[in-house]
Amino acid sequence: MPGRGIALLRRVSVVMKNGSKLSDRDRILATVDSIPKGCVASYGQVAAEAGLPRRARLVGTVLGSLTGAGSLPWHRVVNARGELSVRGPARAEQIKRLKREGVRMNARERIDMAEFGWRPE
DNA sequence: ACTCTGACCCAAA
DNA sequence: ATTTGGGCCAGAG
Repeated sequence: MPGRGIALLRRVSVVMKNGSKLSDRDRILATVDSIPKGCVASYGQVAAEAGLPRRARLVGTVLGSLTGAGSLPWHRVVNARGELSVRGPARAEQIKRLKREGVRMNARERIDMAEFGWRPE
């Protein structure tokens, strides 16, 4: 989990106090944690930013296995076409959170990536 | 060890 | 707009 002694850093190799590398999972969580409010990023983009190109599926696997959800902004991750991949009750929660922070969606619950897509420095 | 299933993605057709 | 095929691969059974 990001936020317990590990300074967040994207792209390059992040390291822990002990010297061991951060797990792929933690790099993904740290990256999701860095998506700004009001923006959304695709699974593939998160993977790439975490230094794991072509591993979009892993991002889905990791987010899908989240339990408590904590303070992680998981709702800011959508598919590359701007659609919500989350099914079930969590979907409504995602929509609520996105609306609350100003991310608008069309009638088909689709987000304009050109407008709300995260563009990291 | 092996098969199946995904909160995925992209280029082609 | 949809479909197809390939890439990717951690979990669950």
